[in-house]
Amino acid sequence: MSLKEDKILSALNPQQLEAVTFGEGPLLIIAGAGTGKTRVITHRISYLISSKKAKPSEILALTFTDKAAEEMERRVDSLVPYGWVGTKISTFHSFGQRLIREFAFELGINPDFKVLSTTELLFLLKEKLFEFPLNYFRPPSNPTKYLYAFLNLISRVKDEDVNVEEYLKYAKTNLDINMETELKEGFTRQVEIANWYQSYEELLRNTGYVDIQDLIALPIKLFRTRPSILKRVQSQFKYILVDEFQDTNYAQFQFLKFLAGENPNLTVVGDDDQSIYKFRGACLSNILGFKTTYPDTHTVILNRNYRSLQSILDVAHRLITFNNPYRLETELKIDKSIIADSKSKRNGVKYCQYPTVSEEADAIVDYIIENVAKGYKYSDFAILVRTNGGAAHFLAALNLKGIPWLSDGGESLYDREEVKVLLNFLRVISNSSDSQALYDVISSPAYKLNSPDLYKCMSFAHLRHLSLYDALNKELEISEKGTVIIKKFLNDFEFFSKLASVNSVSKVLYEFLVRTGWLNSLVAKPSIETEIRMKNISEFFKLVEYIMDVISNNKLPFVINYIDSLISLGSSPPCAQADFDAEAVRILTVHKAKGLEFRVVFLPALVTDNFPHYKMPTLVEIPLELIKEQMLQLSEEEIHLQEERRLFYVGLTRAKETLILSSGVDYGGKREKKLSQFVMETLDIPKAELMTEKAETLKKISRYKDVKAIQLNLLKDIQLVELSSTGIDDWLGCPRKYWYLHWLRIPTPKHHAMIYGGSVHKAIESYLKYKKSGRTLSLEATIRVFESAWESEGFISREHEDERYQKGKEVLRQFWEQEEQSGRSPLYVEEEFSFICDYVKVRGRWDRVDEGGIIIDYKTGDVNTVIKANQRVRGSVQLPVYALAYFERFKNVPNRVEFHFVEGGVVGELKDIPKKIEKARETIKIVADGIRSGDFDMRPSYPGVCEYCSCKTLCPYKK
DNA sequence: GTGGATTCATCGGTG
DNA sequence: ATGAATCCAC
Repeated sequence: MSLKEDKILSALNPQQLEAVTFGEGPLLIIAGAGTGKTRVITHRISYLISSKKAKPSEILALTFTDKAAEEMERRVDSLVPYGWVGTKISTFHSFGQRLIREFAFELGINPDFKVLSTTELLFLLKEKLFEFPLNYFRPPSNPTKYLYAFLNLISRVKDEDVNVEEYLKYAKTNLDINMETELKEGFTRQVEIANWYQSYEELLRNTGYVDIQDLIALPIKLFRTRPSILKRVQSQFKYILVDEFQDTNYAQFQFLKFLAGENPNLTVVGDDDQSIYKFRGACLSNILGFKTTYPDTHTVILNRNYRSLQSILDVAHRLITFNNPYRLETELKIDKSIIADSKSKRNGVKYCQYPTVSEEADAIVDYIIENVAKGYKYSDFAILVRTNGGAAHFLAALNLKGIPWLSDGGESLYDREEVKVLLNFLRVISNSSDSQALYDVISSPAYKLNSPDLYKCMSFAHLRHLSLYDALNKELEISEKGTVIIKKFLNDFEFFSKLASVNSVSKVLYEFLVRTGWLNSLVAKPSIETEIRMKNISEFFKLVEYIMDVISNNKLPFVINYIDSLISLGSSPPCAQADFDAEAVRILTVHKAKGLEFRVVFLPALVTDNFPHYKMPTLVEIPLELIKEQMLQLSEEEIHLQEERRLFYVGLTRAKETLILSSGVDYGGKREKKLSQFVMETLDIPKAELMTEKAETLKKISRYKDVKAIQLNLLKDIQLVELSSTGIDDWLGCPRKYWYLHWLRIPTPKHHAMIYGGSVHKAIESYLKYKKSGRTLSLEATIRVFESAWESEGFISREHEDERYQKGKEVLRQFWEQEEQSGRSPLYVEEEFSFICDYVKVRGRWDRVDEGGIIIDYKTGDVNTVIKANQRVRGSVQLPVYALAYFERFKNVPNRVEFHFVEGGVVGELKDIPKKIEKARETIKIVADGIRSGDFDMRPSYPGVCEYCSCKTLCPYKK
């Protein structure tokens, strides 16, 4: 054995040695958690080179991430002698990209092709949206609704190695004229998708673009159609090695099979129990069935673990066996239990249950403090959460005790406070009447105008119908300090406006940071926090540079417009993180923790629906028939549960010395949480035992919401609150929104749905007012009202505006004719009401009230079935309030309370009116109490409202 | 018991 | 917006 080989082989255990020195043929290395997977690959590469079994250039090693490829290359470099470089260690995608470039001509692709990111694709699709043959997937009220879902679908479809022809065939052969309606609709939509897929592919090919999945799909196509090229590529590589094989998708394995050819020296390394990426196409049967594909596969099991205590490995193994028989261990009848290198018999696993999350979080923090005192470092601890959102409780607890932490919350750059201020600064310079943006800038750390002064400015602006900018230019009665700030701002504004007219955006941004003194204040007190802020600011600068380049324009209005359209398409570039070796407690998702290890790992919030987590439906699901992997006999629910269990397994096996599982009962929701089944599986606790224990605990818990109720009662005698009917809706939608719109009264930007709805509304109102007084407004005149109310703002494109404009007129025509025939006349049109209920004055307006107690509210928006209409009624707060208002004014219960959806021509009716009136009173009380107690928290009523919220440019919401 | 209405709570992220 | 758990009226 040479010296070099000695270095490569000496430090290996017998199984690792076997894997590293294995000769020719397919090799499956099953590498359990912490068994030295990367080590085996890098040493095998080095071994193949130094033993002259292959030249460096004849070895191909594939990974998933750039980071993994880099790391691997670094380690190989340190093992093999100088001058032996040339091994291709790359990601699947970069290797595919190289192949496409090499054979661009044969593929009929421009060799200068560009790989588009999701954001760039969205932008392209939006531009061409009205050129696609779309119907269902381009709803006029929200034409871009399905764009993102479509791209996700296409990406999944390509992962499954399904090309346009196959998709078209699938959709068309399944569509049968004689099907029952529902089924037929489904397949009609599939045909629509297939056609869209086809147009999409044509668009990419015509423009010389390629999407990320194409980096695999195109080489596959090349191999299929050009056997001679396939041969050439195959002959280049004597050995192929694949890392994290359990994460490969169907197409990637096809690709590999082509590369490996007839005599495959294919080494795959992976752990079926750590496959956690099904949602992005990972195909578990690739690894489970590897031996079926290559029957003469040699299998090596790495089961010596250098990371964790045996006690931790044991519980992890117990948990994962609940996935049997869908595991390699049962599939190949092998033993995958892992043996710790450490001889310690210490029990490193603990489970604690707490009444509330805050107690759970406090206990974790206390544990950390205690052990740091004993010599642990902050960076020895990791809190692994199932969801990014779940981190908040623990961050708060750490903050309270001043413990430094690091979290990679998957936040978007645009969500970051410091970036928002820069964005809003650009917006306000580009358009001074953008009061939302101005509000954000002047209240930001760059100017620090305080809230009372701000409120006065907003009220003043509102009273005189001025934009905030115009209001600032008037004499305002505010604090002296405030006056100085405003003066400075106005000066700066003028300066920056001039600067922006001649200079590039990045120059203007830089000047903003300097002139306001914000930059200085950031660098003055270095901390992890300010470091991250600075990094994000510089990320944003990079982004701006990139955009100026893309649109070949460096002037502010163009750049900010482009950024705004990217944001509206859901673009979310990642934000910066602190250095990973920083001395701080880690909080990260289990997904992100894969491959990492910590001395102490906390797995909190182990309750049903969090871990295992709900299965979330996507807007457009990939048809099951197109998924090549068929997990026999398993229902979707079981497949999902098994994936969650593997994820849990990954979490458990991150711990070296101590693993602390915990759960609470009260997570702030209305329902009590049930203990996760995974805890019972891990700890081998019978279900019944834990259930009774839990019941005992529950009795002792005083729910905090009762405490809150008492506090609110004390506040009851305070001043009369005035509430508009939309205010009630807005507060319930999100208290923060109420604060912006009804308290600060910041005007909202115009949205196309508002212009459309508002214009239709105005026309209906005019018509009804005539009718009320016994006259008829002609159809032409009604439509003229619509036309003059119309504004060309906020539409996606010219085609979109046109579509809406025509649709509005058509809807009015329908409405007009129906009304003319009905003979019913309104008693009131746009009638204002107000009443007092429980110290609250509620104001509002009925669209229409007819004789006999009939309240009608007109709605635009695509509701076209009675079922949907009634759903909307049930979800509304508006109609119960209208009914209550009627009751208060006329002292009797209205007969009918309805939403009229003019577009679909359907009516939704409020049922059980007396009961709903009572509920309206309760609702009003809740809202009023909330407002009185100053509750303007950011609390969206359901996820996704923020996407459509009119305050999103202002609000520090997270996605 | 059963079915409809109501209520509650809604993910993960590479190239 | 949507699915699952729970409630409620028969």
